[in-house]
Amino acid sequence: MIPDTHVDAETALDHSPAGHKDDLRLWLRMLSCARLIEAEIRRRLRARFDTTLPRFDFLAQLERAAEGLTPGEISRRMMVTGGNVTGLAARLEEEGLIERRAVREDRRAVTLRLTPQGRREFARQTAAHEEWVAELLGGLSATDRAALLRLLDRTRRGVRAAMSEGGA
Amino acid sequence: MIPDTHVDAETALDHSPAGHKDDLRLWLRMLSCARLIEAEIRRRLRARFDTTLPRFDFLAQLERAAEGLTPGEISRRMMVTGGNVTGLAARLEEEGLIERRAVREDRRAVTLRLTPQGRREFARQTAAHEEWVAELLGGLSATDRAALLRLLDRTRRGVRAAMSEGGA
DNA sequence: AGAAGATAGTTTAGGCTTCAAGTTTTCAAG
DNA sequence: CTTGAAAACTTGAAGCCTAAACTATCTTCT
Repeated sequence: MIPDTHVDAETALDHSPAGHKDDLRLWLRMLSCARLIEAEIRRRLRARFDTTLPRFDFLAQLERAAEGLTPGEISRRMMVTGGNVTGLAARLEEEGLIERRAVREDRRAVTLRLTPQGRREFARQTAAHEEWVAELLGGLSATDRAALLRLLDRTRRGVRAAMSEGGA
Repeated sequence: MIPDTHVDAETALDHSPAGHKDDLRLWLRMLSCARLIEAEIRRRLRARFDTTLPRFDFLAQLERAAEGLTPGEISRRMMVTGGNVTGLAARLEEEGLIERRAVREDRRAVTLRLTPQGRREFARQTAAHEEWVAELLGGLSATDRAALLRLLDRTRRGVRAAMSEGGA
């Protein structure tokens, strides 16, 4: 395997106050771990379904909304900008996986929903996706999985707290 | 805060064999956690230094190599394609942060190294970067940090093992 | 030496992403 | 009603990223 940026980086930069270095180490390790998995999933989505992670995420949002969603709502849920949604929607519509429908009570808005073909396609993709993840994470014991889940949740809450303090 | 895709997704999709759902849950949580931190760091790099994470990573590679690196070496270390390095290098050179130098013994190759300005600029950026990470992760106890570090390492090893088995 | 194959780097086409600016429609006051 | 602000969405420019094709150089084998 190719040496990893962030692993290597863990052994650099040590002209720092107190526990700063440990935090950096932790962050770089989390990042490298997440990127490793994400890159593999992207590769497989491309290889087996000729699609991408953003497209997959987009369909996943629609799958869970029987009535369809507006671009604005998708933008909020996926945490991406509106312009991004416009582009993704255009390509997915072009491929016949989603369809646009005018909203009666607001002529600015539109709802996007899965076509039957889109629903079928997503079902295939999500089944494979779930197996891939299980395959990649299968090495962890149930105990480790549970501990990791809890620690990540704690981390996420801490980060959000720090962001809402400092970001004010 | 805006509801998070992957948090929501944790409560969906449950037509699955054995522990698959737990793995998916774990993966989505890790992803959302990493993305949350990464997005904040990108925002700050842009706001305070008018730069990006890929540029920062690129300079970090060069900082640790006194003799400079070839594009190919950077490509391997950053785990990105060669074409990507070409583009990043062009912009960083344009900005005066790095310089190209011909390699005497191989006329195909070139080495990239930091300019004095690049070195100064990176020093400023990396100091801030380290503080940001410490600020964001500061909420975790030393115990949690250590446990997380260990679990992530175990996870990464498991993933690599799974990839070299299945990917053969 | 000369051909074949490998390696270093660039280029090109296309998708993803953001930010900023623009259009259309709605809503809220006056 | 009409005017002005806000909201929904799109567009355009620029950077990031990949895969594939391409150029130039090096290496190896005969």
